Amino acid sequence: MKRDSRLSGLLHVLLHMAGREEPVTSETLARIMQTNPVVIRRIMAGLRERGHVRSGKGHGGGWVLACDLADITLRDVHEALGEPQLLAIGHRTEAPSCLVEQAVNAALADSFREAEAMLLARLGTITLAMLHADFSTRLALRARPEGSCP
Amino acid sequence: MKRDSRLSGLLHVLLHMAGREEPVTSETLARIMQTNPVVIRRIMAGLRERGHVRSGKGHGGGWVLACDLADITLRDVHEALGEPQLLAIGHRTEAPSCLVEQAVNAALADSFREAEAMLLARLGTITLAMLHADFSTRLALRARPEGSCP
DNA sequence: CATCATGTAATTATAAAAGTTACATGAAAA
DNA sequence: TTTTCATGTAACTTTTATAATTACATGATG
Repeated sequence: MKRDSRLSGLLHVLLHMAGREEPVTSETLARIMQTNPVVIRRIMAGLRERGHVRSGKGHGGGWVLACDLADITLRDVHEALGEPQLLAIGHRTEAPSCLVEQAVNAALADSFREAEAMLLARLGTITLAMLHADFSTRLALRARPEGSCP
Repeated sequence: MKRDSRLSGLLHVLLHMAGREEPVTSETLARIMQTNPVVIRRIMAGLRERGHVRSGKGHGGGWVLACDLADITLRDVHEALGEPQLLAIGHRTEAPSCLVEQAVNAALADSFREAEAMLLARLGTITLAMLHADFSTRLALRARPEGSCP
């Protein structure tokens, strides 16, 4: 199965937008992400509808963050993408007439629901501000590798 | 993304084999599963290597369970399938040079690892015997719907 | 009003599972 | 021992999802 990497990509874009006052064009973001501007517009659409980002047309247009990084969780971003499937495995048939298959589906559904709920809850606790802090830490570590003096 | 339903399908097949002494052919199992015999052989291969089932060629050949249903967990079956991806979402790049993307990947990886571990642990607690019991319960309920007298 | 940037529909490329075909291997029956 | 049956696999096709691309409409700015 092909894994959906839109969440990862969208987070990447959002962090690159952080701190910038001027709008960033889809063209620029696409270069950072090594993809196509249309892909950027597509994955940003949900965030715009939810008011997390704003977009402007024409000269000086582009994308800007519309709220604080601390106010967006990874779950928000996931929802903005239309809440795509989190689990890669599923049932063969949605409403099987076979009782054996019904039992299998019921058992799997319970576990999968639990795992999804747990993952969603976890995503809800991580804000973009936390990711940004993590990024800053990495930047400091790279600039001043372990063992070196401040 | 297309969801992997091999686990569900394999469990279905195994439960249909339960209790049968004589070998069941891939042909028969494929009819039950409404699929192709080759698909059956493919998903059963891992279980055979691990000794959970045996297969025989020629006349009177086919598949038989090689152990008690209580001794196979859903996790065993998942492993027999080659431990396919459980999560449908992943990273864009495996080893990104961009520090921002590294931070994103690290944050996601933590949560995903946790969710996967939790799901695997859960699968490890469910045996085929439990699924079989669930099936039997459903059978009894269908034969004697709620409200009817024993 | 020309240019720039988004908005979106339509099309093509890509990747993984599922399904199919073809044939080799080996066991049991005739 | 030869025929038949069933597995074991490799190779190929189909299916279905995301991702990438193309094309063009919309609207803002200089």
